[in-house]
Amino acid sequence: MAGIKDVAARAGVSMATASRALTGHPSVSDAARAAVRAAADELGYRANGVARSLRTRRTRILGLVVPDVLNPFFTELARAVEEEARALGYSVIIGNADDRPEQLDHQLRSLLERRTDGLLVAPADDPSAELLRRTARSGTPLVFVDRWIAGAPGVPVVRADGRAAVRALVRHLHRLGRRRIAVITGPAATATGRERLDAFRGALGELGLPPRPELIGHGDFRAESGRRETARLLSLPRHSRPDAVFAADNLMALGALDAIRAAGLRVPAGIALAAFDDIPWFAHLDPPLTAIAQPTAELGRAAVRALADRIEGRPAASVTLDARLVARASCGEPGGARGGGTGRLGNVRRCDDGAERRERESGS
Amino acid sequence: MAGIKDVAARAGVSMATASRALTGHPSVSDAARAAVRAAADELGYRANGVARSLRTRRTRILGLVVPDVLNPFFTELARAVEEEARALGYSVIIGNADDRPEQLDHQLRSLLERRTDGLLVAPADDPSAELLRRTARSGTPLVFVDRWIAGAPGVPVVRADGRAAVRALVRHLHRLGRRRIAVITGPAATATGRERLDAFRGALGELGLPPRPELIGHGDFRAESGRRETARLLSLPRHSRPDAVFAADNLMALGALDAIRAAGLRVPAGIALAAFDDIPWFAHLDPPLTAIAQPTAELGRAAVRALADRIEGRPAASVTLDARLVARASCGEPGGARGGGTGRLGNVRRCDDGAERRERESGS
DNA sequence: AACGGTGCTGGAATCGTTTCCACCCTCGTC
DNA sequence: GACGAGGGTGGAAACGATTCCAGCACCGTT
Repeated sequence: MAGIKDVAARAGVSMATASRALTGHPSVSDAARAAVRAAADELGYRANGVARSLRTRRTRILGLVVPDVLNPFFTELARAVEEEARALGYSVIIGNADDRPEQLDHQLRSLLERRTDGLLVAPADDPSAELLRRTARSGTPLVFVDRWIAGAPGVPVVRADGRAAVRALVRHLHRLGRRRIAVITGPAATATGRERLDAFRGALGELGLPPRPELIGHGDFRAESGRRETARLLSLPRHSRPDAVFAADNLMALGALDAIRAAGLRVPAGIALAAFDDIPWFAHLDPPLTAIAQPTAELGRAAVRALADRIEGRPAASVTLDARLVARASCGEPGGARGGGTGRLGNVRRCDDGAERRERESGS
Repeated sequence: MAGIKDVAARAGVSMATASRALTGHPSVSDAARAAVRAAADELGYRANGVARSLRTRRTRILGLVVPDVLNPFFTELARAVEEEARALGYSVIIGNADDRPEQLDHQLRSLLERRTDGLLVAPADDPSAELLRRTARSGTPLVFVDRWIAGAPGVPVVRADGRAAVRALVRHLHRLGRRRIAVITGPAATATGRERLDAFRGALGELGLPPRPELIGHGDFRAESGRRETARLLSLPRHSRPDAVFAADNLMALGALDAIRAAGLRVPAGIALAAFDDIPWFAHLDPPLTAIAQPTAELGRAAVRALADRIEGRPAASVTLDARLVARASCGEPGGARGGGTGRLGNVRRCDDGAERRERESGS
């Protein structure tokens, strides 16, 4: 394959001039520039990015490590990240940590070895995330997205704050007459899991509803755990059975829906169901599912921008966006008996309660 | 950051020996190997993959170019590709062509410049895909997945043959009493789009149903086109209105569902709906959607294996898998009035008609 | 005429590995 | 005791770009 040496020879100039001509360096005569361009065209020259990266110490590749690519939330996040990165001239390598700490380390090592210019990570808060902390300290440009870990000061965090929306959801359920509200949480090891449970408990308290430990199911952000915990909830003695279930993410909500159907119950008549994380399909489910929507794509874009800031030497800031409640039919009332799925692909979003969108930035 | 020179110095050996010790070359004494390992550990040495790639001329990165990452089919394909690639020691950079030829070229150029070891491409059959053809001829390891283009001989194609399944679907509709079956096709520029339409027409013929040009809608594999074409079909005069719609991909099916609901019709009572491409959510829709399932993940894995074969100098073969019909409630009957969504996450697959799965290989 | 800028150019160093090649041992064999 | 084989080693040449630095030509100014 033709190298810059060949181009230079053909154009009758030195490698130095050829390189300058091709990279747009100002001090090249118009004649030389034209000759080099022509020679490059004729030879079908394509710069070797590997050699360039070695010399410039920049790969223009970003690494993105997500805990579970199967989860639509992270799929959408990844898509937005890829899009914004491309707009900024970067490619993205996606690593799947598969919810296993050692797999996270593996991905991290692989990306570091490839000398990606920066890393976007959604880590589980595992105490053993030593490699991640070391990486943060070592000065590698790093930004946390959605989740973060303790002990990594100075690393910007881009995330959605779901607390207001969870409170809005609980009030929504309460207003519709639900009193025995169960929750299926995510792993306590994730910042998002803890936040959602805390907000849920707080909201119950505000409404004067007593906390009921038996109505808390411990899930792991996967469909099967949602199914299992919901089945358990439904098998409780009649008087302590829940009249609403709040699943702390979309996959667990789907599992819950399966369990509810398997038990022969109807939603929302027999039991209400709501989820954290909205996805387009929710509007088309039977019934359309009430959910808390994160500004997923915006999170991805903001995270990439923050990372690019870091990489290019600008100060990077943490970003917190707000999630908001999207009330559909699965808790009763909104959208009526049928419907809630009119219009285009899940864009029907009737917003309930306050929790208007705002964006705050805090210096990192 | 510590380089291999530092490691060598600390271990008291030459760079050559240090390199051999770390890459597992056989002719290194045990003593030297141990010393190098220890030194590398102490310094926290991490090999510079860029320099290694420059020297070895291998990046261990694969490029994957898909026409639309928003499409769940390609999302799932990408996931499978990433998984299999990682198992084989490769990373993957995903490029989104966004259904635009110039964007495909852009992605191609970017990946070629990065010197990925090989390329997995799902191209639209654009006559202007000159760059792609040149790439194929230039000897860059290349494998087509799902779609392919003419004029690129010797490039293995990994895909699913949907013809038998389409025939099974049409028979299925026919048996349930549907006679005016409409289709919303993909772009004629895609091999898959043409194949599905051809199979559909053929199946109508076999059953003695007359071809009706007005019942063919021309879509582009996106939700909006499905909505638009369905709306048009539903606005036909009463006597020529379809009693079934077959959407040639999942997004168009969703658009069709929206249009049907907007028209106040019910599925399957008012009209039947079926889709090419099954996705987990279809089982949870209202009603559960009948669809043709491609072995998506297996396609991704097979494509990666074929590409790895090419890269590593082994002969690579084309692979054709079969799609199969998954009958649910949206055309009537199967699953009854309610349900079709029991069990775990879309695993309910009642298979209809023949079209059993088989795998054939044809030398490339 | 000497001088200092400015614009353009080319030689060669550099990035951090891997690997070719030459060399030195040591050992067993004839 | 000469010899070949073979394991282990280190020096230095790649890989293909970018970029430092020095030099050259040409200009206008003193």
